[in-house]
Amino acid sequence: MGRAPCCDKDNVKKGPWCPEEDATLKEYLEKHGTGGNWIALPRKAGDLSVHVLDPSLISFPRNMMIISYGLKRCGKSCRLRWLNYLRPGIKRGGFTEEDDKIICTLHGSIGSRWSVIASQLPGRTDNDIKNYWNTKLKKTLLPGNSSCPKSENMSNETTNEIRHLNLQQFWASIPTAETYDSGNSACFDTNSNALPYSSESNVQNYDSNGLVPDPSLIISRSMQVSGFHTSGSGSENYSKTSSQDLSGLSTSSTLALENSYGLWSGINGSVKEDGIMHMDFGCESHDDEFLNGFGFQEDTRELAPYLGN
DNA sequence: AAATAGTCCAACCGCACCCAT
DNA sequence: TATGGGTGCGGTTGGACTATT
Repeated sequence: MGRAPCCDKDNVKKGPWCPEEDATLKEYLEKHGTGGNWIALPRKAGDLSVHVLDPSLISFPRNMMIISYGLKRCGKSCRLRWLNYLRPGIKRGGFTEEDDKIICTLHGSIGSRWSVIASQLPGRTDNDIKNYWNTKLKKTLLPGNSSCPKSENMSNETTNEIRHLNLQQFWASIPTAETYDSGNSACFDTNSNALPYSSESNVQNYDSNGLVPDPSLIISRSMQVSGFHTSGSGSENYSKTSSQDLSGLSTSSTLALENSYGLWSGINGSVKEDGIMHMDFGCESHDDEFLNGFGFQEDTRELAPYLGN
């Protein structure tokens, strides 16, 4: 038996949104927010059954009174409409060359994780980027077309910009010590920005003479590994990559990688004799050490068999 | 001018994850 | 621990628009 549908599909409207619906949804969300429940939102918005809408929101003559009878829309549809179209600060079209570079680089690193890519381009939605990729950028990557910039061609300015953005997000994304599965390496106080536990003997900068002849290949594979979410309490249901069985990884391993992979591009690293992956995040040295201490010091030991050498 | 092909993009669908119970 | 509802995400679709024949 399948799960119950999220709404009564026979009694919801589908297809393009009209200006009245947009205005109703926008007004409700600006006043009340989602209330943490998109499913119930259309009914609640419908409670404002008769009201005057802001004429500036719609393409009707000014001062015209619009009477709304609520939203006969699925909650998911409302969410999508808000996030992709009505939300303040949305940028539409006009992708710049730098945008292209960022999208191409991130797509090359992490694949079609559009929401992650969108998080690097303020004001852009995942849907917008996905469409842009499918209709424009992808074609530039077809055999014979190499106009999409590769990461090595990205200007230092752009690369630094991405790293700067990511470092800010990294701090913002760190869970509290109470909720994070600490192990030895990630038990710290995010309020004080104190560095996590790190054993100096285990934290080393990336060495180009390491065991791995092509560090970029290894990172590429680790990106694949990190592209999977943990589920629940940590020991069950890990997804597989096309060729790698991840069932042996602990929650903290994939959490650490999950945190890092969406946040960094162009990082290098290698698996040393101790089985630990040491990463060069392109930061000042103490930041590298911090990040290694946070996510990669202990946990990646488990990853070594999957990363190969 | 009409027909056809190609492009774009808003919106839908289904699935996996998260979290409360 | 199991279950079910809500949410977020990526893939896909369908219709509007534009270009070409």
